[in-house]
Amino acid sequence: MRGRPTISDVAAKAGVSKGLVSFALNDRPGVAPETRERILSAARELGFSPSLRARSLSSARAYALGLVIARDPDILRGDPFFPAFIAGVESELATAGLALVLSVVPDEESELAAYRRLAGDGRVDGFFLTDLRAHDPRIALVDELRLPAVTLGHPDAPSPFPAVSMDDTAGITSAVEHLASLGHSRIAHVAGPGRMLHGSRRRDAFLAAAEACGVKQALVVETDFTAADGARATRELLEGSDPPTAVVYSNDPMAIAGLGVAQRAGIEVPRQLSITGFDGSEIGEHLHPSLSSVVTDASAWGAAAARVLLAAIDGEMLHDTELPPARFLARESTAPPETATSPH
Amino acid sequence: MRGRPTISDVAAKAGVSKGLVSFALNDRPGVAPETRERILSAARELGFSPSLRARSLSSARAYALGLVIARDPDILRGDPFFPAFIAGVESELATAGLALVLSVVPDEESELAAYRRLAGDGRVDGFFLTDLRAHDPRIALVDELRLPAVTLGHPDAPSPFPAVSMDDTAGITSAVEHLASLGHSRIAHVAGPGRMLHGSRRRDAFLAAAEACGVKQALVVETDFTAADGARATRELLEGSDPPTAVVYSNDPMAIAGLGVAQRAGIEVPRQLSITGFDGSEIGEHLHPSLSSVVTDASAWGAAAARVLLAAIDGEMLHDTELPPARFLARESTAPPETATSPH
DNA sequence: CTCGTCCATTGAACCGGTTTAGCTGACTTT
DNA sequence: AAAGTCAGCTAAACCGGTTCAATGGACGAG
Repeated sequence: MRGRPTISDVAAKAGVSKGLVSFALNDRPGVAPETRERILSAARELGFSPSLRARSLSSARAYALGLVIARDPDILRGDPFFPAFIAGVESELATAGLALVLSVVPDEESELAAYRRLAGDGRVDGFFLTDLRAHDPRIALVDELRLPAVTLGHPDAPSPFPAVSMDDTAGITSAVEHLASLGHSRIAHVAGPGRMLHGSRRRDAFLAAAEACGVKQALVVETDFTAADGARATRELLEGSDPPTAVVYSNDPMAIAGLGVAQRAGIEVPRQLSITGFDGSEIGEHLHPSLSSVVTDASAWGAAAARVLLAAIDGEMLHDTELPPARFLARESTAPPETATSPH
Repeated sequence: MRGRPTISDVAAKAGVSKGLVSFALNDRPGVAPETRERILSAARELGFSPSLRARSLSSARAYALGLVIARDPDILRGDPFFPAFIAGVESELATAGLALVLSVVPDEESELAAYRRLAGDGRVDGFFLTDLRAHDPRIALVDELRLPAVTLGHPDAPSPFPAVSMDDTAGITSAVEHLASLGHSRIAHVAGPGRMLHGSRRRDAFLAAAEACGVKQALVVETDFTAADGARATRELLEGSDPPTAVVYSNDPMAIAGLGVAQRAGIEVPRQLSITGFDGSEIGEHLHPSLSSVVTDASAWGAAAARVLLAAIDGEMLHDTELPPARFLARESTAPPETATSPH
């Protein structure tokens, strides 16, 4: 018995057939309690742990879940979402004995190929679908690949997969309400790409909240989510005639870049310009002024998504899950507009 | 022939045995050119791709590499290193047909267990060892697990694994030289944890460079690499008697937090305090003042590490690899100290 | 012409599990 | 007492590849 013990070693030691060992180890009915005990202790004594590879082959499961991230490296670098999300996913996977297979691809072209490859190789039993886009082709693809999945947020079309959502519009809405209540009437939104659902959803939430609050001027500038583009958008806004007195950014890196642009232009934040971010990255807390932001719990999101996907793999189709909404956290980068408070 | 085609289908179509198909597909000698061609075209016509699971079982390989990240989620969030590193790794793995299995664990306790689990389950053929620590137990562990690995940087003890290093000390050294040449004589270093080799290596480089440049006062404060702790270290330094006129941070999030602390205390950067970061995250470019930093190419590092590890798996023991050193990039957060230039 | 060599190829064992058909014997049922 | 039921278990097929000993045939050497 060189190498690690196999199921046959356990069977021999317990004096039964290997089929029965398989039954006993997988808690299947039809094994006498006494025999089961004998098998389990034989396995324990030998330090037996089943070969995942053999199990994968015969049970046609990969015991792994897939996450494909298609983002420009530049966006990924500053983004606090994925590390936290993955940490949350892992917290559930480890106990379930599954692993996470990660694929990072540079663009959306390679993305579909990555899904095909992971599925075609039988490497994963299901996918996490993050960063949903309008008419997202991945939903049909993964469905065609006959694998379960969970979407982060609701797609814009009927989907065969359960969704785990966190209402980020609530955070945007309360950011706008906060700014409006401070007296701002010219508020801009630096949005993410319109094709990305969370980008357009936040934009819509912004516009709706602005209207509801009676905000006179509500501009939207679209960006690609990078800090550089956030800076560009901020410059455009500030250089326009009748510039906004507050800007709601759809992520923290852009808000931080926007803060830099304002300061560079000699505009004081928050006295002359209020700024809010999105994601509540740790770094925002330490800026001067510290960044008011919408905090999301990406780790909890990951854990919830993992639970739903695990259930889906076991054939239980769970209902869509709604997580506690993202909350707006006022820190120092928001204040009443200049004219309203300090007429000087 | 329901389901996807198997090697037997190909064999039947080509009129040969499945053993020979296996030979032909794996470019093994002993197959007549004409037969090989017939087999290959049969495979092509059927759209055959070998089952990774079956291959894993019979060839005792996982066709995947493992990366275990043991970091507090708070540190991970702001860190630009891993996303870029992983993107670099992926660029090499995809063509080699391997996948990346990622495990994120919250602390060093779970870390060794994660390595054991990935290896015990036969999920990976090798490991990337990042964030080396003093007397790192993972080296002995992975060696005991009989898996190849590649270390990022040289361990502090003899190691059976090839190392892929990027000289980050060069960047620290030239940051200090830059500051010294501007006239700074009281320079502090906000270091990472001393147990982490890159933390202590950067600290040593700082001290050596400070001495070489004749810097009068060279303080070092140790941190846990989080922005919060970087802020704390900065406060301590600035509140001390005879505070430094320049601070060299060992990562960007801490430098950004330090910048915030200084600005909050009414200290102008760079006029009254110069600041340098480490990692060249995109966001630093957009701050006001933009952050002078040491830029590292984490993506190239990932690609190089992947190549070395792939070679090691194939049994070729490559020499240690040295990447181009990290370079210091002066932006706006460094300037001559106040007393030296603007006596006011 | 015969023997030995070598190349191309086959068949079967093997990797280590899961699954299913079928066997056994004890226990009910009429 | 014969038939039926069922829990407990075994043997073997199976998943889809890799690998290796054995084989058959072509060919050159003697």
